[in-house]
Amino acid sequence: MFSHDRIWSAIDALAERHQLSPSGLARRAGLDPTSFNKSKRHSADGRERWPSTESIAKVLDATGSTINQFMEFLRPEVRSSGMPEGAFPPQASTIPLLGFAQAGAGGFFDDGGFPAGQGWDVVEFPAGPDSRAGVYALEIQGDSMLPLYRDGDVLIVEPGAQIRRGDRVVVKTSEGEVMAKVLMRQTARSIELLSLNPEHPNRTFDMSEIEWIARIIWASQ
Amino acid sequence: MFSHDRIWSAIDALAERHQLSPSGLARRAGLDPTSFNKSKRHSADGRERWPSTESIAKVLDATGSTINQFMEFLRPEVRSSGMPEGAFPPQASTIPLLGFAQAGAGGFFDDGGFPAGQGWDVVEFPAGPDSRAGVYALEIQGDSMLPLYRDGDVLIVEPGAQIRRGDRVVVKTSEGEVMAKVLMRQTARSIELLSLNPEHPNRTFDMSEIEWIARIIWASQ
DNA sequence: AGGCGGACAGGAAAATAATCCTCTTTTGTT
DNA sequence: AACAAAAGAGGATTATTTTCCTGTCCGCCT
Repeated sequence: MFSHDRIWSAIDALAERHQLSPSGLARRAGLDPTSFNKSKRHSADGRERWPSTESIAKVLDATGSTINQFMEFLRPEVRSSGMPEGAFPPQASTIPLLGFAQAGAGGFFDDGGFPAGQGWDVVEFPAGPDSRAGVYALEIQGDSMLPLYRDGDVLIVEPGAQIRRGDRVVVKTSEGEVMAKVLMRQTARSIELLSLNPEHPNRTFDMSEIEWIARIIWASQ
Repeated sequence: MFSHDRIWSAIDALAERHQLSPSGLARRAGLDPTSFNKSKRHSADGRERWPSTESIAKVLDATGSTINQFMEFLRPEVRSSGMPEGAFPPQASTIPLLGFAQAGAGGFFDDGGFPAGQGWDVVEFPAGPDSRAGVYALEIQGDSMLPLYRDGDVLIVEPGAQIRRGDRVVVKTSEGEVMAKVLMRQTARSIELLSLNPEHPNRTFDMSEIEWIARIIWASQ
C-alpha cells in the first residue's frame, strides 16, 4: 500500500521528472543535499528512515508539484506480469446510496437531480479493497445476450470473487468456449447454468469441463 | 497546497470518517494516543509539528484507507454543496479490456481465470475524470424491473451525463415519481420512455412534467 | 592536465517527532 | 448519581530525521 520503498521511489521519480538528482532535489527544496541519499534511507542498524512530511511539502513547493502528481508516483507499480501495459486497478471510494423506493420522496435531490440533503447512505463503488485483484472488462459483441446485455456493453469481471447461486458469471470451458450465464447450481461434480437470453437453453457441464468461472460484478448501461 | 494545517485536517477527517477521535485513531494505528492531540501540533515555541510519513502510513494501514482517500482529505475544501456526509467520489483507474468474442481464444487468461498475456486493451473504470460529479447509487427494491434489475441490485447514476436514445435512465416527474426506463425519444416538448419490464407499458410525458433525468452508467450484477 | 562543482557515502551533532507519564476533563454506562 | 473509560493538555525522555561536516569519485570546463 503505502510503504517506505514507495515513498522513496516517489521522491526519486519526482526528481527525475525535473531533471534533478536526489541531492539536487533536496538542494532545490532548501534541504541539505545529502538528505535523500540512498545511503541514508536505512539507518546503521537497518531501520527504515522515512522522509518527513515537512520535507515532502518543501519538495512539492520547490518543484511546483501538486499532491496529485506526487500521489501518482506513490502508487504501487503494477505487480502481476499478466497485467497489461497501462492497467491500473480501481481504488475504493464511496458514493451516496439511496433505496429506489425512496428516491421519489422530497429532499434527496436538488433541482438539477444531484444528491442533496440528509438521509443518504454511502456505498463503496467500485467494490471494497479486498476484492479488486485481477478485475477486467469484457465488451459484449452481438445481440445474443439481450435484453440484459446489449452490443457494446462492458462487463466488469472479477476472478476470485465469491460466487453464489443466482450470480451472473463468465465461464470458460476446456473446449475454449466463453459464455455469460447465471449460476443455477454447482456441486463438486457438475454445474448448471441458466442462459441470460430466455431463447437459449440452460446448460449443464461436468466440472472437469470447466476451466474457470468468474463473477460479473458490474455491467455498463 | 500542501500545508501543515491541511495535513492535520486530513488526519482529523480520516479519524472522523472511521468514527474515531484523534486519540482513538492513533491508538488504532499502534501509536501513542496522545500523538495527534491538538495541543501537540505546535511546539512550545510555536513551531509547527508535522506528523511523520511513517505515522501516516500506519494510520492508513490500520483504517484500511488508500492514499487516494487520504489525498482527498488533503485537498483544500472546495466542494460543499450537495455532497452527503461520507461520500467520496470514485477516482479514475484503468483495467484490462477484451472483446467477449475473443475471450475464448487462448492466451488471454491464466489457469485461475486472471488476465494474462498480450492483446488486452485497457478501459477506464469507473468512467473518466470529467464525468463523475454527483454520481450516486440507487438500490433496486422489488421485482418490477426484472429481468434486467433484480431486488438488491445497485444502479450507479450520473446526473449531468450526456443522454442519448436507447440509454437507460432514471427519471423523476414533478409528481414525485422516480422510475428507471430506456429513453426512446426526446424532443423539446416531450419525452418517450420504454419500460425496462416488457409487461409494463411505455410512458410518454410532457417535458414540463419532468423534473430531472439522469443516466444509469453501471448496474451491479 | 588541473580545478571546480555536483553526486553520494558515512559519521557526529542538532533538531524534531514519538513515546511515556501524569493529571484533568469529558463521555458513556450502570 | 457514581464509576470507569476515553479524550486531551502538558512535560520529560527517548527515538528518529535533518543538518553539518568530511571525504571520495566523477564529469565538465578552461
